[in-house]
Amino acid sequence: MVKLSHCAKQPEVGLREYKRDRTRRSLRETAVRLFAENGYHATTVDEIAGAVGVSPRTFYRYFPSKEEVLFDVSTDIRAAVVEVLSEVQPAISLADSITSAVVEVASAYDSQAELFQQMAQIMMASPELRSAGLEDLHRWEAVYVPIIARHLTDIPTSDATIGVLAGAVVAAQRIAHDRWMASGQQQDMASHVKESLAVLGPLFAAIESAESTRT
Amino acid sequence: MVKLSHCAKQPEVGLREYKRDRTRRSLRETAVRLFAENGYHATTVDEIAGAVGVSPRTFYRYFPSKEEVLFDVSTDIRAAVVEVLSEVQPAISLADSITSAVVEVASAYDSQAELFQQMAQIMMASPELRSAGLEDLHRWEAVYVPIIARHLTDIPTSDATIGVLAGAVVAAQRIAHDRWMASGQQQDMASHVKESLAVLGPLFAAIESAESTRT
DNA sequence: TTGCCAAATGTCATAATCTGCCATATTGTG
DNA sequence: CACAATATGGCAGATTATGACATTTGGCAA
Repeated sequence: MVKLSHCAKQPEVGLREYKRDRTRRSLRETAVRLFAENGYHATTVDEIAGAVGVSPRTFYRYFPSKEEVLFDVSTDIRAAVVEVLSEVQPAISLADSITSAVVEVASAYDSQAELFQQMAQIMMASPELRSAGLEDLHRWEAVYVPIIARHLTDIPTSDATIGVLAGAVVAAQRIAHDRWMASGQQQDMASHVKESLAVLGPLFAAIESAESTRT
Repeated sequence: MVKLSHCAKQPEVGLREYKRDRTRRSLRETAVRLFAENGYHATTVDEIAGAVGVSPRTFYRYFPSKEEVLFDVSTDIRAAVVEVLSEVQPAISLADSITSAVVEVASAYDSQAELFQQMAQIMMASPELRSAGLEDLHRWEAVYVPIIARHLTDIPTSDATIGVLAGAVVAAQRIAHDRWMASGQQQDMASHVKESLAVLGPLFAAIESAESTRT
């Protein structure tokens, strides 16, 4: 399982990093709360900074743009999932590897379902955030590519194949995310992801059979 | 084949629409040219408007944002491709339908390779435009969904399946686009697209076999 | 042609995002 | 304590984007 608050920073070295983490977390939590309450456009950076108690200039020292503050937690989750996946990589099938990875992501969503539903509603209310959310989702591709590549080292596979597979996985993840958002968390994100990934089952099967038939 | 300049506006009704089309085209062509020459950031909306000879306020009456002007031609191509595809829909296989559709898109790119290479370089030079380009590319999904759905009316298929398939096709299109950009148009976009779509071949085959085995 | 109406455009004012620069305050260290 | 490094605040400025109002231009009928 992915743990966010605990495994991130082992060496609590000094007061500086502690304050910095605290300010960053406070900024992004306040931002999401204000976005949910008053809308993304109606909330200014000055208001966020003022509510936290820092200067507007400081906000832009933590986040490169107003949009990025909304997806900051997503970056944390990605780092945590990467760490979990890098620990041990059992010699299971390609489909199982991908499925376990994406289910790990979905579990992270489910563990903070309330927050992510809030984020989803903010994104849906502001069409311009759809683009940013799409980009954020596509950052997962870089996580899946090495997983896929590791399974295809035995057969001569072009980079295009790996890219298309990773892109298809992200597409399945996005569909699952959309449906999870629309269904109002009546169902776990994990089950939605499994359902979407099942569509790609024949694809992985064909790849693996091509791999196994290689003498 | 897709024709952009000719089949768009049959009724040359009046001087108003003529001027309007002319201004719009002039704005987007000037914008792309200035972006390519001086960079996206270094080019201001005032400069674009000034070069065309209109007010900066007029620019925002044609395009909702500075980003959109870069993808305006893409919207035209999408409309043209949709029109071509809606004419006749032969009863070919799902894989062939999708392939022909995406190849049609690729042909539109190849017919204006210079322009799209320019656009690609502008996008690659400005990371923030990657997000906008990704969103623009994903608008094709709405074009592919009905094509896929039409082939799956006979079997009980969830909307998730259609969405994942369309998303996978867009992913293949994106990989092909990336590789076409990187290769410097030494190869047709159409061949890149065919290569990427071939990866999804087993997926379509599985779907179609499931359809055919239904008694 | 003349005159009216609607559409297109220009001008001005304004809010908000984002950046560069410098001064100040806080933290870590010898 | 003294000094260096880092974090923050304040401020001016450029740029994007929008609303309100006036002006011009094209379409259409008397």
